[in-house]
Amino acid sequence: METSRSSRAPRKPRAHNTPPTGPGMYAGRTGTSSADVILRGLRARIISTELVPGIPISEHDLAQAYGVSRTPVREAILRLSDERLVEVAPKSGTFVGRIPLSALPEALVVRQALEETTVRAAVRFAQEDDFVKLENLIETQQQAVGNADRQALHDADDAFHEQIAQAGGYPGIWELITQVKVHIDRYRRLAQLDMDRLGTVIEEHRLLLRHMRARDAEGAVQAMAIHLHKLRKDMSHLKSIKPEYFIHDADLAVEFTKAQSAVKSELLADDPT
Amino acid sequence: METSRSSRAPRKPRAHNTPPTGPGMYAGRTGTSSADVILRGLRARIISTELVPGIPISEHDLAQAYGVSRTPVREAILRLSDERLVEVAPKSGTFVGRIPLSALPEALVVRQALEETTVRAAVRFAQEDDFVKLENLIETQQQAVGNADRQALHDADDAFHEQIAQAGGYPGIWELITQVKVHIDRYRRLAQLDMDRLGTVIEEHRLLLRHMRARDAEGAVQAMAIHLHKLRKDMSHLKSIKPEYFIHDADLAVEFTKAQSAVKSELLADDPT
DNA sequence: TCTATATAACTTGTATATAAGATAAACAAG
DNA sequence: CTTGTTTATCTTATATACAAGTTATATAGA
Repeated sequence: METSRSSRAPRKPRAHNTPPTGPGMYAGRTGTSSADVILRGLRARIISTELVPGIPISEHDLAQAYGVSRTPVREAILRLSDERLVEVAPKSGTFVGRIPLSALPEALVVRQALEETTVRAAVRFAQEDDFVKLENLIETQQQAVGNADRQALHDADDAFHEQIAQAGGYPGIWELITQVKVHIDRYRRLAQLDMDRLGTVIEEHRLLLRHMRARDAEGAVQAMAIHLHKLRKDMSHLKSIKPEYFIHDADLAVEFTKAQSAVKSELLADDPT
Repeated sequence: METSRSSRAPRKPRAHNTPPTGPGMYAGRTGTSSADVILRGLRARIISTELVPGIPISEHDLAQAYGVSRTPVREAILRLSDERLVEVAPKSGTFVGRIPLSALPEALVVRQALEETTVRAAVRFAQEDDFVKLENLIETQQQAVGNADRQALHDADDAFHEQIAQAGGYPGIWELITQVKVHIDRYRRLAQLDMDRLGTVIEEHRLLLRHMRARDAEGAVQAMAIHLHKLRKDMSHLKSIKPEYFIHDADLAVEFTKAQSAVKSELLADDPT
């Protein structure tokens, strides 16, 4: 009589042809690995400008800080470099990504094009509860201004635009917009706009919501255009905070000037002020 | 007298406060590392559907195939998972990303919004040499249809749209579009549209170019809308190639139906056929 | 004092080893 | 035949070790 172990017949190697996940279930990033946690943490610290553009960061130090090895830290950093939130100099060092100046005008144009789309859809499909949520967000913004709480205002502003995309049935478009506007947000934070300027966005939101409620697509689109145009003006008249925070990649220089003029003529044209 | 080595005083640790790169020079991915090469290679093979959605890939096998260790392979795979081109099941396996059905309608809407923007800019800013390039690309497309060369036609089609973005001064927007339309392209390749249907795009391009030359913004925008609307129709009437190629994430299901109806009413409205 | 140069110490890139979890084949019981 | 359980072997996740390149600094010489 042999042991159960030795009596076992030799096993065929397993195939693992299994489909990735069960039906209807999304497989992507589960978000529980060290690398994912570090990725989110670093991204947040960079976007909030707690980590200022251009400062060196080292995989080793981060690993020690997070209490892990270099491997997951490195994985997070590589993924951040795809978003241009960090710059990796091959055998030299890694740095918090500088703001790519040439990408800013295009980001604004993209945002405007996409938000025009979401607003138009929202005018068609928004339900009463969508309007209520938007009203509540405006209320939240009002309080944030009262408390001079920049962070809260910024968050509520984002939530307002996101809710419009949701109401229109295009939540994925908002995701894309957040991706595109990352560097714009960093710029604005560094610029530290004064509070009462920031407060005026609330009136713009109110106007926008009024048009949406009235199912006035063109009016809503124009209100959105004005709203985003102000953002543009903020950015243009706030010159050079610190030059070392920015990078001006050469191959996009042509685009920069062309887009700049495009922006100018296009938006000053329908500027109602 | 001591040796030059031992006579050296103890050295202060270096600071490395250097700014990332020289002025005006972009630091990002140099593209020479193994990980970068593998990233590009894998992405190309997935987009070309040489690697079909859902099949398992293993870091070990890929490492062996590329003649490197698992580390750079893994780095490439993680970055691809951000684009949803691969799906990683945490301790189980890695698979070529299935096409996220729920993202397709939104991708089409985004593309339309962005290309409307680039076309409008191109009508304003395009120079004669831009028009010449566009004409040449149409010629290339004509030849590709003659040779029944799907790949060549697809490439020339992309180049045509990219050139419009270039002419408008927004090359970055085309980059964003390529990012967004990845899964659309995969779907179309799998669908294997018939060649004479593909040939009709050329007439649409000709019409578009004619409007651009005439500096007729609204006409050009409408021509682009028609052009992209046909793409949409291709996608909608080609039902279910193989169900295992697709994934339908649950949390986006609401958006899917809403967007679907939005698309339908919006585009059939100004459909000129 | 200034400039050129060598070099140690710092960086990231890659390879390998180990840990930990998931899965399908084999087996047992009904 | 069906169902539940075990377990070898597969997978990815992380840690560690090493290789290759870069840069600030100390030193030597003008």
